[in-house]
Amino acid sequence: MSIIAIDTETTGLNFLLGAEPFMVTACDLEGNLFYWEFDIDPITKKIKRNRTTLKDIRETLRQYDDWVFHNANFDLRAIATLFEISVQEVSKLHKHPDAFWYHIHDTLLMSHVLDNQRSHGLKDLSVRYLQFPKDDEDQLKDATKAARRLVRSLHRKGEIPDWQIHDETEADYWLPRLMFKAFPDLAQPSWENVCLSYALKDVERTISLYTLFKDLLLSRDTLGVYLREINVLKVVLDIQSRGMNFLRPVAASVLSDLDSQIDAYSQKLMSIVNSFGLEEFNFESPMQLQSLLYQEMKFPVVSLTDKGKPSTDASTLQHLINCCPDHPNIDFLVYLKELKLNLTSSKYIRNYLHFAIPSTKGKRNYYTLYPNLNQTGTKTTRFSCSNPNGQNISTGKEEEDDTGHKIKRFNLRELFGPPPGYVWYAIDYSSLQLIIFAYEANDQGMIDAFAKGYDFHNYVAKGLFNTQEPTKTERRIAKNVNYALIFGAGAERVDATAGMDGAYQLYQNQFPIVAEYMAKISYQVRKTGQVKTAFGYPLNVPREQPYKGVNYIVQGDEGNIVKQAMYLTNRYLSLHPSKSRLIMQIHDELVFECPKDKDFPLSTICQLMMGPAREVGWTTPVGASLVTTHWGDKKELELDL
DNA sequence: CCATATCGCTT
DNA sequence: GTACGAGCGATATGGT
Repeated sequence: MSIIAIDTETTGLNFLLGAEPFMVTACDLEGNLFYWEFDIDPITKKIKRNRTTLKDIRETLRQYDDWVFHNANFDLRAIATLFEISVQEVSKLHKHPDAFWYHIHDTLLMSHVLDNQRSHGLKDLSVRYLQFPKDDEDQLKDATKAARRLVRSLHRKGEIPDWQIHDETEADYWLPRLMFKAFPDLAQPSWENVCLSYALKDVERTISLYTLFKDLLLSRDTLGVYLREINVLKVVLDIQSRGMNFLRPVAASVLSDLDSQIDAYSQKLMSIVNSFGLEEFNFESPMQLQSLLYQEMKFPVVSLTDKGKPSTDASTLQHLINCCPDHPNIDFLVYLKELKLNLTSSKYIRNYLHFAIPSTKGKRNYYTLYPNLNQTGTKTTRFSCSNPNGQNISTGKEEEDDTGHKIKRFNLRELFGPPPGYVWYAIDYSSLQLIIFAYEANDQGMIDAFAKGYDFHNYVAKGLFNTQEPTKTERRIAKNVNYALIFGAGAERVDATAGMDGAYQLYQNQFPIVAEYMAKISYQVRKTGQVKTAFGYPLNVPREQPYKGVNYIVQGDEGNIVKQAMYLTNRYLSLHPSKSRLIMQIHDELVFECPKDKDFPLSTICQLMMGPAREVGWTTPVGASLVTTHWGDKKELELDL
């Protein structure tokens, strides 16, 4: 079985915004090294492809049974970009196209299974596991910065046109070599091959780590855990290539409204500031606000930042509005809060516009966002999401309008929705983390409450307050306690969030099985520094923070369950005649896109989503809703499972 | 040019 | 006995 590690160097991090690979390096198990490079036009930053080199890459890589990457999510997309094919079509370049996913390995995913806590960077790992120095990275970064300075100085002298210098140093790794070729007298000699030797070291690192990690996974009995993550990697690439439809015209209109609001509030605020004798003021500066609010205006300090300075955040402003209704500068607080809300939304929208990719279907223009799902982005097996972050799109704040109707402001999910001719099915797990908590603690009362479909917070409220009919306040307290506990809060914090002294102690008395479980996990973390999910995923937890153990287990189980659900549903939809596709994951929610005129296999998908937890004997119910206009407007569906 | 602080959004 | 978890991204600020 022949194995080769492959790495690409690129002109940026986002292939959809123009980044391309300009170098491919490879290293096999025998230590044979390969490299291919492409010239770059410094003006357009486009690579100059040539058939011979592409053919040589293809033929070389096809010799090998197994391909190893460090972050295959990135490099597979780089290869797709290089060959101008879809990421799914990269399998056709492989020796075993139909068994492609049995032959792809990723030391990044391996690293997370071996140690969720520490960095997964290739250089860090090589220092840690192989004692392989990382000075080549510093050399390349220094050379790149120096080359950029040379470019700037030549441009100032008018000797070269305006080459756009990228924001990230990593995106200009090609520059030293180009400058060496173009200006041999001005360039440093090391620039000729500094990138190449760096890139070759990276594939040496990758193949060595692969060999070591495979043995470590085997000896720790976690090879199966890692292979499940490889299954998920395929889903991630599918989701990323599909993207989410972005209602760009709506976004542009909302943004323009926000900008006028920002102008209006800025003017109102500035006139107040001027009355304090200040000509200049930046409302986005916490330091300036601290000084103005607490020294000039003499508002009382009601909360402090981590570093012990007076807070200026929204909750503090609201607190001050509530507690100082007669203060002469109360208007300032009200306007400031509105300004901050508008500013926040406008920044989010500008970011979405930055990443919006136009495409044309028929006559209509579409805009799509293609967020990255980072499979090793968290320490608990959850995904993180970036460029843009599709997992923190605002769901809006509920407020009452003039007529007393409840409305949602700043709901940015309204900027997303199915393209014409399609609908979305958003299916989420109900109270997933709490259900996991109940099963992990093995509290039969809680488990039964869920099984019977009771309101969980009501159930806990009944126990806490020893009543059959908890009031709304009692339910709210129970809910706060429930969530605080899975977040690892201590007595003081639980009492504070519950708004009730002694809530923590009361819970411990009324739910002794849960209390015992939490103590057991704490002990385990102090002793071993590790917990394990119900699906065998090992998670290191800092020994000095043993209270985090329960949360790691709960979030870890959640990650395992939802990832497996993604694998099962994505596979089902690709194997069965269906135009429906999984397009997004938001921790406990999967979003599917389906043509309007096709039936969505709702019941089957829900069953598949409940399957992974069923494997360990847990029942994790789901709820579904339908999106026909935009994501801020969901209609709950009846499920008949 | 880089690190820290603060803030605000999600589950 | 102690202790709210996990993220991304924008902006300001001060030191290198």
